[in-house]
Order: sequence, then structure tokens, then C-alpha cells
Amino acid sequence: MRKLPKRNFFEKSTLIVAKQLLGMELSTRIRGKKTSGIIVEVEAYRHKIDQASHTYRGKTKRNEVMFKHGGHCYVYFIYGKYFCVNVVTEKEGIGSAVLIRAIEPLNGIQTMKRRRRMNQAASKKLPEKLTNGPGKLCQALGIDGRLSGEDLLNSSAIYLRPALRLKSKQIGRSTRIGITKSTELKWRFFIKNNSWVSKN
DNA sequence: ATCAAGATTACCT
DNA sequence: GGTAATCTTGATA
Repeated sequence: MRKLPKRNFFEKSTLIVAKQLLGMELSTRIRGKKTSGIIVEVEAYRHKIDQASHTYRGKTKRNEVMFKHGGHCYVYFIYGKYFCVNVVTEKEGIGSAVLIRAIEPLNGIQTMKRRRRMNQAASKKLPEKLTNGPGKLCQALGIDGRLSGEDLLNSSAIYLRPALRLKSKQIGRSTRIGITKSTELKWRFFIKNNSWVSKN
């Protein structure tokens, strides 16, 4: 049973979508292996005023997926080693997205551990290391550049469904992590007191 | 053509 | 808490 959100869920304001993605289950099915987790930390990246957004200087070959309409999946490669996954927001042509920064593992945990090359000892000592960062969760879920451009509303490889119902009191807000421009914008949202969040 | 920076992570002290 | 690793991209010439 999958009850996917509708297109209009993603075509709303990016900050609204960012908050509403918290508590949803993100799933992948890669080479027959199903894995999933609850989204516990996100960041919004928006067109025009946001100098940290990949779309700040307009459309390029790399960021063209961010200009599709809301609900698409934008995956990029960073620091020569890692992938990061985003959910595109707003109407077609706008160029905004929400970065998924951390998930709490739900299904396919053994598969995730294998992909992350975590042994039993490591996963017992620090289980959060499995998915408490944008590059880590992509590795655990088997996400790479081939998934960029997928439509989350119509893909058998990557999709979302509502899972947790959160109250606004449970949501924390801060500046974004790892950027050097537009650092004053408080566009990072996370579930308070959740140990899988990358950083407090 | 060249080059610096990057929405990160793992490993070290 | 500091930093090397690693390579693609986009800006500039």
C-alpha cells in the first residue's frame, strides 16, 4: 500500500514543503532491495534571493532538474565522493528544492548497513552513523545520479508516503549547515530530540 | 585550458 | 576539534 502525496503537495512554498516532509517515509527499491527511513532533517534551497542555491545563477546542465515542477527528485554529486538527494518544489521553471539531510532507518536496515560498509560492532556502538547526514543516507538508500530527474509521484525506484504526524512544537529550526553564502537564512528544519539528526 | 570551490565524510589527535 | 580525500562543475581567460 502506497499513498503518495499529490502534485500540489510539492508545488507549494518551499519552506512549507520542507516542514511537511519531516515525518514522511522516503523509500527506494534498487536492484530488488527495498530500503526506507523517516525524514528527520531537511533544508530549503530557493531561487533568486538564496545565494547558496545551485539555481542562484540560473539554469545549467547540472541543476536543470531543479527547474522541473515540484515532486521531482534532484540528485547531485559533491566533494568527489558523495551524492545528496533533494525534492524539487514549486511550479515548473522556478528552481527550488528541499535537501534531505537525515533519516531514521525503518526498512531494509541490513541492506543499508552493507551499502554503508558498517560492521555489527560499529552499528551497535553508533547506530546513528548509518543515516545521519545527506551523503550517508544516499549511500544507505542506494541513491546515485541515475535517480536524478525521477518523478516521486510516478517512480518505482524512489517514492514518499506520509508516516509520522508531527506537531509544530516538535519541529526545530536553524541556519543551514555546510554553506558559505546566505548563511543567515534559517531554512533548516528538524525533528527535535531525534538522535538521527546530523547536528544540533 | 585552467582552476578554485563545494548543500560531506572519515579518520586522526 | 582539525583536516585530507576526491572529482565535478562553473567561472574566467
